[in-house]
Amino acid sequence: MAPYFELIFGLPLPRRFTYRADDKGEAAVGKRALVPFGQREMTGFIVGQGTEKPDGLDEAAIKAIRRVVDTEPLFGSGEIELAQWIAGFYLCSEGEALSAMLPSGHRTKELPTFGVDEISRTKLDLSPEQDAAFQAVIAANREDAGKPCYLYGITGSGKTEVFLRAAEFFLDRGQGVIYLVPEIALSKQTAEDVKARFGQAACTLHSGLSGSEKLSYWQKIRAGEVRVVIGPRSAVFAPVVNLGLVIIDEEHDGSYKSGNTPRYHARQVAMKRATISKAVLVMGSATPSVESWRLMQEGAIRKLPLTRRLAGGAVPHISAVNLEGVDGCLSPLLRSEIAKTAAMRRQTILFLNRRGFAYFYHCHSCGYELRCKHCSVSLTYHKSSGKAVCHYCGYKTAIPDSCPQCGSLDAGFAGFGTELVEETVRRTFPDLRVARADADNIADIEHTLAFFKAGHIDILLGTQMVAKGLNFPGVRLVGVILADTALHLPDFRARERTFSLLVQVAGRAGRYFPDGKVLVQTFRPNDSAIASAVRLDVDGFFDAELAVRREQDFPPYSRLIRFVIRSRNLAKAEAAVNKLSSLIRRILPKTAELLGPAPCPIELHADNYRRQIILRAPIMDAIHAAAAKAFAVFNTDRDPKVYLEADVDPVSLL
DNA sequence: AGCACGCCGACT
DNA sequence: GTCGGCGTGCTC
Repeated sequence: MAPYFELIFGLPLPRRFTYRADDKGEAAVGKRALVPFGQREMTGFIVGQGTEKPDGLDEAAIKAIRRVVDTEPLFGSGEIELAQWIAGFYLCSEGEALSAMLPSGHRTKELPTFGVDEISRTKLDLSPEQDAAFQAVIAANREDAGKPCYLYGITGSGKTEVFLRAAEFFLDRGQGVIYLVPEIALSKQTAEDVKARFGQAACTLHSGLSGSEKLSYWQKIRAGEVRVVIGPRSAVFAPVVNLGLVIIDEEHDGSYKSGNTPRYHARQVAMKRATISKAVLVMGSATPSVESWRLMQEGAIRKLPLTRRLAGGAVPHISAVNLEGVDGCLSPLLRSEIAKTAAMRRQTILFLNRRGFAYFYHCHSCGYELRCKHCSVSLTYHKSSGKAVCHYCGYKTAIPDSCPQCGSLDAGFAGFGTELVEETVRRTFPDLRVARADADNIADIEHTLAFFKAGHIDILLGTQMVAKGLNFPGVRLVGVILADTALHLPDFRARERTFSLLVQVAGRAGRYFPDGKVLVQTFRPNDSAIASAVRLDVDGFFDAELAVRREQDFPPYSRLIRFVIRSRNLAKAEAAVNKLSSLIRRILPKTAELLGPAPCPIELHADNYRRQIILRAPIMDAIHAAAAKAFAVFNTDRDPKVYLEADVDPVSLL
């Protein structure tokens, strides 16, 4: 039994700490241990052991492990190596990486379950297209070693069945499978259905499980008792034995990117794990991310198209409604369609986007919109300075008192609020039963949806969360109140997200109500995201979007690292961001550029002032080393009330 | 990240 | 005179 153990903690400390063995001799690499740490007790991870006392450390200064938490190791050398890779790539401490990987103690609130697609519990015959995709996936580790596969196909084209067959194939060979699904209530149900197919060999690591439940699954997975793991992004860390296949369903989904430190992307981690284990990676979506689309074009990802709808559901009639000149949030067309739908005793779903601060400068006469000359994003109204500001580069301009294009005075910052929409709908249709389902009333969302399904509600006002769970046969009309809300966000992925959401809505709509109608209200019917979505023209959208990305030098034509500085003290935040900026400037290679410093689009968050710097280069190597250096230097002597967060490959720049 | 120590302002 | 602000440093 080794006398010394190396521990790390879930803290931003870039060091390991040495402890003496516990008196019971239970300590071992891979277990957690309770140890005295400074003035308090902390649970740390045992990541190493040794017989020699590390030099430069006083024997008297070494404390003993108080108590070992786990009877069996939770992680092994593979997990430690992965944690080191994550720490290095995503710029956090090893301990922060490891604690993100392991099942957490705290439980999250139970998510509502929606009624859902009828996922096949029985094996279906594969269509020739599906069979070709299946064959390609199972051959992927023999032929194109290391090259991921992509099932690109519309909703209803049978991706899930191909995933399940592939999982079954690897399972039969004695290998393990990780099946990633988006972090939405709908996925939980899907996951349960997938579990039904594999029984005891599978488990679902959904967010409703308590810490101890997760822990017990975790040990079963490590022991090889459970070989198929279904779950959201953190399931990519499941210690599956002899990993053969990683599936990423709905690959484009934003929830695969973590919102806290370490801000890892499950797709990136999945690629790393697949490489290490020589496992096959297969993804799928009807609306791939722009990155994946590009990789498919280049041939770095194998595109496996699924073009046919199996059940033959019809594509709904989908059209855009120009809001220019429309008074209020319901266009006459939408209004009359709602009335017509109600007269047919059918139901309507209205989608709202709930971005409170989506205020953009817009001319009601000609449609002009104030944008940054350098970044091609909407400028955001800045209350404090009374200016319009670009949150990428810091460009500022005075707010015009009339439209710069046509001179009209009917121009200014505007946006639709949720309350306005609800009020308008109720006032316009006093006889119809209206209900709202969104994050605010998550508690009774299940009841609301059940009530709606049973036909007791005529108009359901919902957010994106309902968009993905659309399966109400009584619905005839789907109205998107304002499709361009996201387009006004100062974010280069806004078009991508808008397109993807609209296509998903249309795809679902067609699946469940073939005589359905989708009306998309917009100020920008000609924007590529909207126009392509209305035509369901995926290729057209990506062509246009890639052209813009290339022009603006954004991913996939560049890689980004974002630093966010926050402090309750504005002056400190500014001083710190300037210091960081000059530090980086000194070491940044010529091929890279530094954007900012600028205020974050969400400038004030929980009383913290936020400032950002974005590093950009054609390849990650050109910015990563400088970022890592700057991050380390900054953390060695920083003002304690100033916080620095790194985001490698950010998906949102808010 | 916490937590203690340490040195300057308004308060029972 | 003390309570308490937050700047500084440290955690095997």
